[in-house]
Amino acid sequence: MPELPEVEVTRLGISPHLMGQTLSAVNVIDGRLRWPVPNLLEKILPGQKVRSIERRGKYLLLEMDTGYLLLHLGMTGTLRVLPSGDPLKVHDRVTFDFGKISLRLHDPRKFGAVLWHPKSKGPIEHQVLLQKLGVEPFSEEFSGDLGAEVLYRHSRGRSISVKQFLLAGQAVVGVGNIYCSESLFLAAIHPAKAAGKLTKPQCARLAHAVRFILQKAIDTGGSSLKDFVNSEGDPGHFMVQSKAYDRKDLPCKECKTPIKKIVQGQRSTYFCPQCQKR
DNA sequence: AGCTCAACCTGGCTGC
DNA sequence: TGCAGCCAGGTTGAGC
Repeated sequence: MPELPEVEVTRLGISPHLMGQTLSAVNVIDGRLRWPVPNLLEKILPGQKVRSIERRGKYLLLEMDTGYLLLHLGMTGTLRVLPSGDPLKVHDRVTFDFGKISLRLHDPRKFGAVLWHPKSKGPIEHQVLLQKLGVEPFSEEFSGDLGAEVLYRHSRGRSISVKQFLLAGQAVVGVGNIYCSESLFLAAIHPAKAAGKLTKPQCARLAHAVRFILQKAIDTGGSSLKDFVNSEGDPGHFMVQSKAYDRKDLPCKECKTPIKKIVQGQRSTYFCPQCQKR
């Protein structure tokens, strides 16, 4: 999926089209996503305006008049703004019509989600799925030395690998499998090192690397992700050249040592055994 | 509480 | 060419 940068690029892409617009119709084509898409959306949403479009971790939050739409893209989801008459494609799951334009969730693997949080249930921060999330990588709380402190504090006593620790998003959100390998490479930390044994300097390098890698991916408007298309339907520009991810047996760009691939928590990790020490 | 792992689902690629 | 097997961006929930 889309990791945080792809979700943010999607947010930036759809916002100018949708802000302040009134929903005219919702069509749940196939609501069997991660969780069933609530049927009531088709009834209660028409007539409601888009008040704001925010992001929390990899969730997009569309504030409507009476509640929030939570959208998650899962592994293969994309959101696009199209003319409302545009023919549906295979794997289009939900459409949100705003008069002449339509927001479409396309998601082949159906790991995405469309949920509803009514304002009567309190602020969106109370939504269970958002409560477990770590801090935002670009927030004040994670800026400068604070980022290092967040990583250090959360990792104390943890025996899992730093790769899995970072991916879990309990400390800082948004780092998916690809950018996790990239961040650890940049920070020169071995992915199998126990999180609890990270030193303060390592936490500082990692916090910086996470911010740097995610920001660079956002700036280049997309990503290195294979199937990613932004809200206009354009693929990412592949401007972010990966230094580790998917480079098994290829020479490290720093030291020429062959990149290694290992499996951690059922996910592939790529790293340079020479540059990344425990 | 923390850790591991199966599960959700579809398509694309590899290798026989 | 056909087909079986494996792999893929995420995240929850069960079981220990």
